[in-house]
Amino acid sequence: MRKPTVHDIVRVSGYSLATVDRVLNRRAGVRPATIEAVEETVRKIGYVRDISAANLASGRIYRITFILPSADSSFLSSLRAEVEQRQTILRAERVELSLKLVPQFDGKALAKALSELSKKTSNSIVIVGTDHPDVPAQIARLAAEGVPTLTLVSDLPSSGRLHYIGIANTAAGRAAASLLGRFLPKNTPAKLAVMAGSLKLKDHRDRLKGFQAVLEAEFPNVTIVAVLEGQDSEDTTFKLLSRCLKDHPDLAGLYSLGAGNRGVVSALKEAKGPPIRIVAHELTTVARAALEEGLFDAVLHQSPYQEVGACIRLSKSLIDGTPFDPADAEIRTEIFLRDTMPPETSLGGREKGTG
Amino acid sequence: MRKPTVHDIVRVSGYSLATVDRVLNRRAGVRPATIEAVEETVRKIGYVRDISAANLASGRIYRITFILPSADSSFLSSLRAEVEQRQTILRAERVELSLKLVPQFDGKALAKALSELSKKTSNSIVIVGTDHPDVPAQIARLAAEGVPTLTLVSDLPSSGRLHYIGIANTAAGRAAASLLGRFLPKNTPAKLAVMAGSLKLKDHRDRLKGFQAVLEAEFPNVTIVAVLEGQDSEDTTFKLLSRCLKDHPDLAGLYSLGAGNRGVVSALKEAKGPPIRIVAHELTTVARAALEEGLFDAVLHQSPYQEVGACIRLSKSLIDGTPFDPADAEIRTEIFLRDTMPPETSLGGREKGTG
DNA sequence: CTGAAAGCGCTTACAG
DNA sequence: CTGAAAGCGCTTACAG
Repeated sequence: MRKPTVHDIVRVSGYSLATVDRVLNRRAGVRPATIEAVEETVRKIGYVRDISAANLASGRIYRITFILPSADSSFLSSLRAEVEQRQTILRAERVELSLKLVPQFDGKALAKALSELSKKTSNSIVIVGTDHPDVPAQIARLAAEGVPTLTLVSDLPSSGRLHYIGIANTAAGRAAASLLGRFLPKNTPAKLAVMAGSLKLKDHRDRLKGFQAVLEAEFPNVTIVAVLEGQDSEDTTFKLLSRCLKDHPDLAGLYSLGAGNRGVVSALKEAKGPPIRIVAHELTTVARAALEEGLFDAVLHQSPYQEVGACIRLSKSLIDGTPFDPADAEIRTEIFLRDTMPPETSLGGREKGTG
Repeated sequence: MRKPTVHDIVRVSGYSLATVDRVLNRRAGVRPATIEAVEETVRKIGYVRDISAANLASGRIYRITFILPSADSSFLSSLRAEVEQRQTILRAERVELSLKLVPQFDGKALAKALSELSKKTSNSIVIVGTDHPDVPAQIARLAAEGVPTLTLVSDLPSSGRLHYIGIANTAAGRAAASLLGRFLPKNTPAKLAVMAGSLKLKDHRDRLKGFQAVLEAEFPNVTIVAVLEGQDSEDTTFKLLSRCLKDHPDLAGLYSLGAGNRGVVSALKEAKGPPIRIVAHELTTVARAALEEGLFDAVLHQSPYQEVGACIRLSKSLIDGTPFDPADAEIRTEIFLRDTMPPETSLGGREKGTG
């Protein structure tokens, strides 16, 4: 019961290797009757192509291009480091990762970076979704060339991207509300603030949406008094939150759903107010310290390691035309409490950057 | 800048393909001086072996044997289904998964199943750790043959297994305590019970240990009044918990750390007592319903999909002698609250079984 | 101890 | 529209 090979197709169908190969790879210039005959044989003997042999023969290289924001946040640094780390190991497996950087929140720059790519440079492209009218046009152009684009971390659902790889952000926002709601005293009015990075990002919008939905449905005692956009900048976040803490001295809690942890921590420490309940995102060095000190109550985390791994596996499947389990693209939102932090090394992301 | 191949080694070193291959694969019968010369060349030209070409030439098949408990719990059914699902897809990649079943909690049966394996049948073995004096002996025998054994879900740290794939169970127990502790009224005495499957299992012991540690350190108001072992059986769990609810009518919470959710739910419903706070494990159909009804407060989950995927990737790396990122084996504990359940399909495990 | 040749399962020019 | 031959980067008998 040896696995059937192309030679078996040749033997059974009577056609030559070259013709069989043409049919198998749907290349032009074969009579319909021949195609039918070969395909029938394939079905009959249950042939399935050995992809690594095919790759070896054709000298295929998987060129995967990542376009990531250059911003200096801890999370984005981890993401970039993850890509860089894998470059050398993957070369041995015929996978060539290239990494391009663009300014954060800059859809135009993203579109420009995409415009420089083609099937010559990339067999698959991974971007962090940032809205701009030119982006879908570029994605469509690349798709027409046969190059799929994937969104990572922040989705662009109607852009023509083939897949989104990242956490379920609405569910993450719901989790944040569920935790904050239960951490606050029951049936007592309480004020909450939200610190986002930018509501131009779909992941931030989705988190906010989920957060609001659960609060409204289950915690009518809680009101959101401010939704701030700190631009994922330490400075802006610090200023906005400091202002907010002054305006609402009775603030009971905060959901920090962007990458502004550093600014959040300094604003809180400087304000020296009574402790408030805080749920934040991404277990960066700063967030970890805040959790340990009891400043943060919970941190929702996504693993750059798993995200980049999923991007590569998905890209390879897409390039090979091989089936892919979509569950692999659904990155899990991890919830960390003070008592449940993993050792620094097992974070699944190599920490760098500044906050 | 083409990637160097064996032919380049031949050209530069002056030796033949056969000799180069012998050195590369550390086969016997080569003069030390020759070995040295070839290895020097390898270093000089930066050669790195193309594993898929090697596999093609040698006709290698990755034989991975899973020995899993046959018990009918939802979680174990998912795990088995996960292995079965992948069998056909992986054949095309020269990976042959075989699945053997043994009775749960039966270390002797596990040792016996192991005793039937050898390097002829398996290149890598995955077991759910169950203690028995014969198990380490079998693992050692297989290791001597060059066959690594991995533990999945429940570890056997000093058995000689090469790696553990699963969640950090102590941390999961800590998370459970942290959640339950915060869900209960602050500074008010409260009684808690724990329902385990069997404390013979390391994963259950570890969860209990982490749970106790956090309660002691942070929630001195809480006492554990009972640690029960329901054998992951609906019936036993039902009886033990019903009894416990009668004995402690003021029970405030429960940590169900094994696979006895079905029995837990029926005991609670039958007791008709006041609601208690519950944290359980594994987002099975029963747990999901209990979460939706508000019967359970939180569920800690591990994904069979990710676990089996990690087993296969680790096994392949081990067989190839290729580097492996240990982070891939650290399966994340997911925390689900009522408001954060994913759709049934994206659980990363195909649900079956009875509880 | 070493080497020449054939082959793994596929694809690629090149001829016809 | 179809086929014979060579080759991808390795390994495997078989000879010497």
